Amino acid sequence: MPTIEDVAKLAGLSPATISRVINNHPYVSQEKKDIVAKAMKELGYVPNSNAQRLRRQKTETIAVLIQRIANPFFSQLVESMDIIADRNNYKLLICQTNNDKEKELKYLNLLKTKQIDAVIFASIENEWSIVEGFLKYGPIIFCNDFAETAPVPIVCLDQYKGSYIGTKHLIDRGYKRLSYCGGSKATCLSRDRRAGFMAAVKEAGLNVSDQWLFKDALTIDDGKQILREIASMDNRPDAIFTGSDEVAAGLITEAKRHGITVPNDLGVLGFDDQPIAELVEPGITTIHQPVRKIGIKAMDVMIDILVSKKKLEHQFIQLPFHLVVRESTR
Amino acid sequence: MPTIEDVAKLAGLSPATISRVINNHPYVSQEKKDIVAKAMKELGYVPNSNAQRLRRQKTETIAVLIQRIANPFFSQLVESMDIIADRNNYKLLICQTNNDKEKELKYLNLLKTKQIDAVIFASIENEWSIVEGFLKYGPIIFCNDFAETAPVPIVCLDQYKGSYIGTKHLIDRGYKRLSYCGGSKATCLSRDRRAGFMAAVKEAGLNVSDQWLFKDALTIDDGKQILREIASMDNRPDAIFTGSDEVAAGLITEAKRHGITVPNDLGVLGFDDQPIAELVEPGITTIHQPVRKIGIKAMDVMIDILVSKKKLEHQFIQLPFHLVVRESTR
DNA sequence: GATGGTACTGCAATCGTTTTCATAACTTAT
DNA sequence: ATAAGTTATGAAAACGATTGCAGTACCATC
Repeated sequence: MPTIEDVAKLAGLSPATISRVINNHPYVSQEKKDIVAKAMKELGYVPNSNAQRLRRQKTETIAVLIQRIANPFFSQLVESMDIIADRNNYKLLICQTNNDKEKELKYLNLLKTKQIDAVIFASIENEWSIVEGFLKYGPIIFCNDFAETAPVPIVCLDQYKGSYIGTKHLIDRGYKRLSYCGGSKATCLSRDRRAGFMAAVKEAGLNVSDQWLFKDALTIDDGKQILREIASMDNRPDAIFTGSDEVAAGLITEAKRHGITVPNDLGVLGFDDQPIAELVEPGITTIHQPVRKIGIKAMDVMIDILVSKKKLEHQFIQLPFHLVVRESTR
Repeated sequence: MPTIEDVAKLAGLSPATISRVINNHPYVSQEKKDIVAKAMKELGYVPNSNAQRLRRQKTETIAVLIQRIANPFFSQLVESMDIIADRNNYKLLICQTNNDKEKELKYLNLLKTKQIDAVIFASIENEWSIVEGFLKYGPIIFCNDFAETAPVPIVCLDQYKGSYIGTKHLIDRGYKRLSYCGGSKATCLSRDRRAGFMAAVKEAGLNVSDQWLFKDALTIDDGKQILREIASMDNRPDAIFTGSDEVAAGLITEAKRHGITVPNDLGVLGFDDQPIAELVEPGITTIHQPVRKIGIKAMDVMIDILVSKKKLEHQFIQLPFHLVVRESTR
């Protein structure tokens, strides 16, 4: 591979001038620019990025931390982020933590070792107190899930309101014995979502049996499993709030096998409004999250921080939800 | 950030020795190893990856070229690849070409600029004759879609056989007027798939109207659109072979609106066996692709090439298909 | 006691850029 | 005619690691 030195020799100039041409520095005569361009072309020269990175102390790469890329919520989020990143000549490094704290730390270390310029958390495993220390190596922001006390921008949805609206819908439709499926851990996201549910329930003066509260519900199979548990109860709920359309789809599919009809015997509320929501039968009533918008917004914020070297500051950027009514609620 | 120089000073040794400790070179006394370890810890030293990359001419990063990450086939593929890559301390750079030749070339250029060590094509846009030139900058392999003449390993499925089996199934169930939805371009994958379909059709002595051949069918919406076209035909097909479960799901959903019953009025065959296939109603009869296995195998092959510095050679590694019968075919 | 091998360490060159500083030519203002 | 810009270029010092070569010390062998 030819180096800048080779180009310099062929062009009869110094490496410094070549570099100036590459980085279109002012103060290079048109004449030399042409000579250099010709020499570069002749040799098929391309600058070595690692040398540039070492010298410039920048990688033009942003890491996005997610649980798993095969989760459609994350894959859509990442897709939209990538579009914005690419447009600004940044590369995206997708980091799957798989709910593993150690892996998350391993990825955060890329910031220390200068392999990435910044980190976007779309899901978080470790406590903020642990992550905090990495702030001095580069900007960190949150998107979707977050750590509340972090002094950084947080692009998210008003989860409390979202689940409040959804729960309210169930109540308005006359369901009285509400069940709840929550996400994996004690994250801010699941906490807010649960609080919204509880607020609506309390407001309506309903009782929720502890038996009806499920945790760690994430996948289609989790949904099926939960339905089986419900089917075996003496005292069944008449509606269920789920944390994702996948869980809702699993519930609905399994309900058919157990002769439980949706929405009459059991109302089902999804979350996200994934494509799947309108394909299953009955279609899933769900809370629409503007996934792509979140991704775009978060990346916009990050790019802005990187190019204008803004200081990070605590800031909530909330995007709106809305309810999509289909047939899984009566 | 402390450098190797700082560690050397604190430890009272030369940078060379520190480097040897980092790379656990033989011939470093245990005594010095301990001193160095202590000094590194005290300073919170981590080697700068860009300096290492420049010096070693390696990045420990592999690019995977796909169309879009939000396509569940690709997101599953990437997820399994990432697991293997991570296990071998390689990072994965996910490159979405979005069916854009220029973008693909832009990503290939990362090989030239030394930002990646190798490329795995999971979908390909440009002609092999164009891609070929990049081989001298690093290993390239194919997985899923491929260029037949490329002198490199190709991890794929016997698409011809897969679609032959599927089409045969439709014929065995008594469908006689078969329709076909193909992928986007003139890739080897779509060519083989179509050939398999045609072979089965010809073997059964059936006729296929040109009207029944659809192209560029990839998404749920494409499926819906195709159904609408079919609904408006005087001479409707009685079964349809699709290139993906998404298209099949779109067809099925839209069929309900048009009063066309699946599987009786129209048999529908999917491809991939995505989770969605068992959620829609009726469940989709489909060709199961071992997506994760393909990802794992392809990454195994690539890692092997990188660590044992094997020469690339033309090689087909084919994984098996099987048919999953559900309710969308009678 | 000369020779050769092994274990350990450091010097300095190298990877391929960018950028500061110095220099010089040419304008323009005084 | 001199001072003070402006434009254009190159030499050389970074950036932060790795590694070939050389040197020293120690031990074993003939």
